[in-house]
Amino acid sequence: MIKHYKPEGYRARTSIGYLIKRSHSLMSECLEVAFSQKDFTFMQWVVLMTVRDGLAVTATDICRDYRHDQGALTRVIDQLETRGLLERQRSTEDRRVVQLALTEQGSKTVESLIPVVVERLNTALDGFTVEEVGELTRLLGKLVSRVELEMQK
Amino acid sequence: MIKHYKPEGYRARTSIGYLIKRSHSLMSECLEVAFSQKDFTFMQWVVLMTVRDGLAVTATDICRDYRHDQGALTRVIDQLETRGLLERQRSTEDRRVVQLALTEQGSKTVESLIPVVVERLNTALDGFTVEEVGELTRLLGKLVSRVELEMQK
DNA sequence: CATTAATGTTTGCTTAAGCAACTATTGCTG
DNA sequence: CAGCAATAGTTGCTTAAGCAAACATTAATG
Repeated sequence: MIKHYKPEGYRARTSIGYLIKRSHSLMSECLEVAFSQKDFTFMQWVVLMTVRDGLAVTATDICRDYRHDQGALTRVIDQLETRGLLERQRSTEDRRVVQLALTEQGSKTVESLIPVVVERLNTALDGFTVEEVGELTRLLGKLVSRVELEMQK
Repeated sequence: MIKHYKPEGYRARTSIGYLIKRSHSLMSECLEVAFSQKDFTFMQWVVLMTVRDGLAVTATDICRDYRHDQGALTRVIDQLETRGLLERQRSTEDRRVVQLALTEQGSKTVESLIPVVVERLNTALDGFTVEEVGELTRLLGKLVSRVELEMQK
C-alpha cells in the first residue's frame, strides 16, 4: 500500500480530506442559497434527485449512500410527502420496506430545479477543460467506491 | 464558458456535486468514528488542524474557509479552550479580533491525532497511484478556489 | 469630526442532524 | 418450526448547526 501521506510533514492544505471538506461546504452552501429561494433544502433536493435517477428506492438506500441518519431522513420524506412531491408505498414482497416514488408534481419540481443546479455547477467548473472534469469525476468515483468498501467492514 | 453539464440528460451519479457530497459524507463519517473514540468531533479536529497549520488565526477565518456558522464555532472554541487545547488572545492592534493559538497540550493532541487521520486517508487512497492523488489534489484545489471566488460575489 | 457602515465576536432561539429505543417483518439456525 | 438475529422504518430525546440580534470596535463618508 502506497503511503500517500506521512504523519511527519502532514499539512491540511494539501490533504485530500481538507480539500473535500472545503469543496463540499462551499458547493453545498452555493446550492443551499439557490434552493432556499424556492423553499427547498439541499437534503430535500438530494432525496428527490436520487429517487428520480433510480439510485435509491428506499430511505435506507439513501441513508447508506450519503451516510445520513435514518430518523432525520424519515422527517425529510415526511415533508416531501406532505408537499405532494413524493409517495410512500409499502412493498408487497417485503412488508418492512417502503418504496419511494416521485409524484407527477415531484417530477416537475425536480426538472425545474435541475437547470439551477446545472448552472451553478458549470459556473463552479468554469476554467476546467472537458478532460479535467472527466478526470475529476473518475477520481472522485474511485475514491467513493474505495471508502464505501472500507466503511462496510 | 464550457457547458460541462446540460439540464437535459443531467444525472446525479456522474455529477461532480453528487460525488463530492458522497465522498465528503463517507470520509467525514470514517474520521468521525475514529475521533469519537478519543472524544473528539470532526469539527474540533478541523479547528485544531487549521490553527496548527496557520491557515487561520481567527474564528472568522475558519468560518469563511469552511462556510461554518460563527455562533456554532464560538462554542466549538469554547470546548477546546475549556479542555486547555486552545487559547484566545484579544488582539492589541484590532481589539475586535480574538487570535487563536494552540497550547502545548493542544499541539500534542493534534500531533497524536495526525497518525490516525493519515492512516485513514492512506486506506481511502489505496489503489491510487501517486500521480492520481496529485491530480485529484490539484483539481480539488482548483475547484475550491473557483467556487470561493464565486461565493464572494 | 460626527455619523454611518462594516467587522469580529458572542448569545438566545429555531431547526435539523445524530442517537437510542421500539415496532413490524423477514431471514437464519439449531 | 421455534427462537433469535437482522433489517426497515418510525418516534422521542439530545446535541450541534443555522439564524438573527446584540455589543464592541474600527473604517469610511460627508
